[in-house]
Amino acid sequence: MEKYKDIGLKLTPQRLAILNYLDGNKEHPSAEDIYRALLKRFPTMSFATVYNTLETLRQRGGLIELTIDPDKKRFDPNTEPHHHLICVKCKRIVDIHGDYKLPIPNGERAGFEIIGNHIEFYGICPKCKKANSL
Amino acid sequence: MEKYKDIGLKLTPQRLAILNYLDGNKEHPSAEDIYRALLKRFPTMSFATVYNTLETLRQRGGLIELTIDPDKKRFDPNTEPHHHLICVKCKRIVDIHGDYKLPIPNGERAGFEIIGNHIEFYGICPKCKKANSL
DNA sequence: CTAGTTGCAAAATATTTGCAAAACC
DNA sequence: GGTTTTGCAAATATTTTGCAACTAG
Repeated sequence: MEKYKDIGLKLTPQRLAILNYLDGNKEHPSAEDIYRALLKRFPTMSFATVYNTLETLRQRGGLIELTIDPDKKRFDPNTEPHHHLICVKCKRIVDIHGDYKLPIPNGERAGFEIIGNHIEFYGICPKCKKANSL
Repeated sequence: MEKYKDIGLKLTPQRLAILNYLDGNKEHPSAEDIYRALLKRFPTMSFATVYNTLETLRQRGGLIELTIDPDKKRFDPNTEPHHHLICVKCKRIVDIHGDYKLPIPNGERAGFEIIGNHIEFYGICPKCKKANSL
């Protein structure tokens, strides 16, 4: 929670709830996951507020927007550089912290200035593997 | 074109146009890009047909669906294993063919069966870099 | 007090689907 | 001819936006 404090945003109850929900969360939730989780405590919570807060956080480096899931954006409060492994069946995402050296061959850089990278690993999680073999 | 032939699908004029548009295409077009490009020659072409054909192709390994662009799916007819570099400004995507070894630390595999990986490089393309400095 | 935020509803964007008509093989 | 595909429109899903009311600081 501390890491979110005072990056310059008004700490409304809704935002605190979102921040609290995200803090330490390793599930890589979607906007709807967050919305639904908070609806219990904030029956008037709106999607606008969720998206609004997520976008504000993203802009200030408070979270990372993941584009791994073809269906929807997912959000990761872990802003340390890391990678992801996604189950192609159930879309569960887990963090991968391995350190990889990824130099781009000079001929392929196409004049781009490189600012980062992200590895997506694809796989099948234990639960889906088991479900498959039943 | 040859590579698309006879993977078991009916070759309607619309499909041939889509296959022809995709063949050798390095732009990583979205469904709408494809739709719009073909509308000239096929004024009755519908999105349903585009999505339909793309999905059929994907199922048969005729193309790869890219989830790099947060706004929409993009499609890559190059089914050889490769990676991508995306301009965070204009979303242009270029291919990266470097060969990378990406072993997952045992402790992080979470029991997943690994079936593949994909590296996203982020950067700023020459055009956007120039536009930025004006 | 006031700039920034919320909530609602509507809009925008992306993708999927039902189904009758059409067309490939 | 039979199965698959097309095209249209409607439905679904996700995300964004306008704006009046509200509220944290």
